[in-house]
Formats: sequence, C-alpha cells, structure tokens
Amino acid sequence: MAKTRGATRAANAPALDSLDFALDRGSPVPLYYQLAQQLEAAIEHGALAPGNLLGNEIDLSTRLGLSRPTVRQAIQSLVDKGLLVRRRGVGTQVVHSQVKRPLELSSLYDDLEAAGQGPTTQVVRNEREAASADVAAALGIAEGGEVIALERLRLTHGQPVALLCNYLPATLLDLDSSRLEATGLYRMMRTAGITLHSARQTIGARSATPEEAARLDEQPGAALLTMQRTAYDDTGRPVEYGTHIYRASRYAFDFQLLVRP
Amino acid sequence: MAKTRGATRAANAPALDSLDFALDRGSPVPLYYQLAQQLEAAIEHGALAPGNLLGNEIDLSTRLGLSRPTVRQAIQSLVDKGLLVRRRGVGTQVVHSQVKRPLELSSLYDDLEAAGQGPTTQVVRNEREAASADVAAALGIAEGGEVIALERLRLTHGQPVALLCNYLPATLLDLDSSRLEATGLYRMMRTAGITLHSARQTIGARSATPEEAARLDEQPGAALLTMQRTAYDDTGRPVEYGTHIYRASRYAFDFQLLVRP
DNA sequence: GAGTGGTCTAGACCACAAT
DNA sequence: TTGTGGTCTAGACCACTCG
Repeated sequence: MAKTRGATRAANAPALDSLDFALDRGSPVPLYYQLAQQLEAAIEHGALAPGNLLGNEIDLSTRLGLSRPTVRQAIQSLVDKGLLVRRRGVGTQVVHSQVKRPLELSSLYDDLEAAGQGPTTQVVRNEREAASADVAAALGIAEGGEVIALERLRLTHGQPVALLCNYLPATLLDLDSSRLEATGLYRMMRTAGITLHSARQTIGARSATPEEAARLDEQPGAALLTMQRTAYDDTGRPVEYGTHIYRASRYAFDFQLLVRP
Repeated sequence: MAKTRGATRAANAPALDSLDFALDRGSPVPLYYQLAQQLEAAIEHGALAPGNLLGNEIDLSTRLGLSRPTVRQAIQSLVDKGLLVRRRGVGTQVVHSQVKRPLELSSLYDDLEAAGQGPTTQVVRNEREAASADVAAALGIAEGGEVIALERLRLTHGQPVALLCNYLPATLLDLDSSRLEATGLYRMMRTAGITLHSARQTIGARSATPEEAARLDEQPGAALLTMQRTAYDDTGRPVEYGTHIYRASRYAFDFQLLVRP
C-alpha cells in the first residue's frame, strides 16, 4: 500500500521544477521551438520520465518568462509528435512509452532523408524516354511526353536488397548518376528547390519472375515486397513516380502511426 | 496570352469573398473548428479550387468577426491535413491536389474505424491462454501470463482475404465472438473506453506454408503479405499485438503520407 | 515599399476532472 | 470547490516575398 502510494506520487510529481531551460531571445529560432527541443531532449534523456506531469501551463510560463500561448505552442508540438498527452482537468504528462523513438515513417524516410546513406546504390539506368501510359497518368503528363527513367539497385553489405524504378518529369532537374549514387534522389530534389509535400503509396507482394530473381540474387518464385509511390510537391504537382521491389528475405517496412484524436 | 492572364488571375483571386460562413457562437463546437469544417467543405465541394488564394488572415478575421489567432488556428488545422499550403510573403492557397481525399492511413484504418464493415469476419478462435515469449514481450507482461488469443478469417465476396491473429491482455475487456464479428475489434475496444494513441507496424512478405495456403485458398508457396502490429493506448500501455497474413493476390496496403515541414 | 505569414504578449472566460 | 487544459481576444513586431 505504502509502496503503491509512493510509486503514484513519484509518477505524478512535476519533475520539471528542477530543470532549467535556456531560452535565447536573441536567437532567430523561435522561443516555442527552443522550449520544445529542450523538453524533447529532457524526455529522451530521461530527465522527464514516462508518466511525469509537466506542471500547469500558467506556472510554467511565468517561470520561463513566456506567455502562456507560447508555452502551449511548444507543448502542442510535442503532443503532435506523440511524446506528450494532455488531459483536461488533469495535466500534461509524458507518454508512458514502450516506443523509444517515433522512428518517423521509415519506408518514405529511408528513401527520402537518408537515401543512399548506409546502403549503397548502383545506378543501372539513367536516361530520357517517352512516357508509357501508366507513367504518364501518374505524373499527369501526356502519353509519350519525355520523362527521366531511372533504375537503381540498392545493396547492403554487398548484397542486393531492392530494385528501384523511378520516373520524373524531364523538365524537373538534371540527374547526374554519380551524384545520384552519392547523394540520393530525394536529397537532390530538395537541393534543387523541390519541397515534397505528400506521397501516395501502395505496398503489396508477389512472386519473383526469373529475371527479377536473377538480379536480386533470389530463387525464382521467391516472395517479393512491392511498392508503388507517387510523390507531390507543395503545389500538388507530381514530381516522382516509382515502382520498387524488395527482397522479402532482407527487407520489411517498419513504421509507427499516431492516431489523431 | 489573354487566356493565360485570365487563368492566372482566376487562380490567384481570393475566391473567398463571395463565400459566407455561418459561425454559431452559442454552439459548443469551437469557432476555429466550425471555420475549419466550412473551409474544408468549400474545398471538397469545389467552391475553393486548387491554387486559389485564401486572402490574408487579417481581412478574413475582421470579415468573420474573429480574432486573427482563431482564424490562424482554423487554417493551421487544414494545413496539417494537407489541404492548404502557406507561403510567407505570398499567402495561403488550396493545394493543387491530384489527391482527392487524404484517404487517411488505410492499413490501420481498415482495422480501426471501419473494422468489419464491408468485409465479413469469422471468429475462428477466441480463448484465454498463457502468453508465449514473443507475445509477452510485445504486451509487456510476464511470460505465461494470461492473454486473450484471437484468430479471425476475413473475407470479401465470400473469398478469404486475410488471417488475423491477435493477442490482448486478459484484463482489458471481454470479447464476445458474435459482437466481434459484427462490430470489429477496434470499435469494441473504443466503446470499452480504450483510446488508441499509437501503433508500431512491420510489413513484410513471405511464401505461404501448405497450411496457410489451404486456409486462404491459395497455392503453397504463393506470395503473402505479412503485418505485425503492436498498438498502445494514450498511457503508453500495450493493448494489442497482432500477426496478420494477407493474400497478396487480393490485398495491398494503400495510404498517403504527409511530409512534415 | 507594401503585403504576407510567423511569432509573441497579457490578459479573459469556459468545460471538465478530481477532491 | 479547485485546478487543469481549451478557447478566444486585440493588439504588436518581425522576416520574408514580390513588384
């Protein structure tokens, strides 16, 4: 009984009192963002344990010398990330997380932020061609219009993992194969000023054809993971269409979902 | 030339001027939410076409009799949904959407909001048993502790589509098989007061064993899609662990991703 | 230079949960 | 009843984009 009470008290005590946050008003980085980062660091680092209450927003704001809306904005951003939970009449507490790090959305992020990082990539094909019907439909251009056709083989530890076929509007940017292998497709698009906004994905499976099996070092008929994706920039214009196949024996999509309230 | 100018003007003109929004201050639903819903309806309905500017926030707030932060909150919620894009120094415009409806996150949503709706479900097994090592680890309980073991066959048009194995902490709720077939697992959890917060998923593929093939009406060795998922409630407690297999010939995961700025 | 969104303040009242 | 987050107001200054 005493043990239970003790545990409850420890879990509910505002552990924030002793933490000091360094806010730099001269910095160009917004105050709410500075606070959010330091809160996140405190959670990651364990200074704020799961179940800990954050203390009410009014006190927090006066103690930090910020207005309440600013503090709320910081907290809200962490709620959106899934690190905090708010309960009306109760308080804000750190999510009792089994889940260490939100992991982001791997399937997209692998090929999006960290493309070509750990794994290596061989550009098998990089040339302009006339768009087939399905490619034209996906990219919203006329059938037969010029597109960049890209074919890459991705390897980890010297073993093939995936075969990636991508199509881009020909006018979008220039793709140098050597830079592509070093930098990754999405990073090149980003530095070309293209900001990704959304993507539509379909993940399925099928058996490998003999040709696919040969290229991926699998047996014919082996199970493959397939992914098709169309990515859009922030104006809604399609900027990439891709058909990927993965060796199921060496790859799986792994991600975390947040349920919007 | 004249045509081009006309099109440009039409795309950039604040088409919001003629729209009237009905805000009910007596309603318990927040003003920012009322506004967000009506903006979303106007977009869906076509009154606000892709590329249309929304008009600046100050004018909008005075015209609606709201404060600017309230209007901003409404707009921000639609930006988060991917329907609007803001550009500093330019304005807020409707996303030029190839993508009609955000589609939500299907793989989870199929089994989450609309579970057991279109498709039918047969409960093959529903009993309590001792947790195996992997189930215990996923649910964060002791090995050998009691769990509810669930096995369901999902069909569409009379054809099997998926075989779903789920495990839940035994203390969580009671699962009546007939209600399970009619209502769906996630809806039953929701009505039992369990609010889902996050889930971790792994999607892969492999070849069907003879037993699996027989149960799913496939050939042995056929490609199957596999999914493992652990779901957590808003306190971070694991509430469900599942291992699902899908006939790749009849099912694929299909969803849309938003890239956070 | 003019117009836009991005940030920030200092208050206020309300709905809900716990005691 | 008390304390919490949820909502809302009416201003302000800044950074950025564009003509």
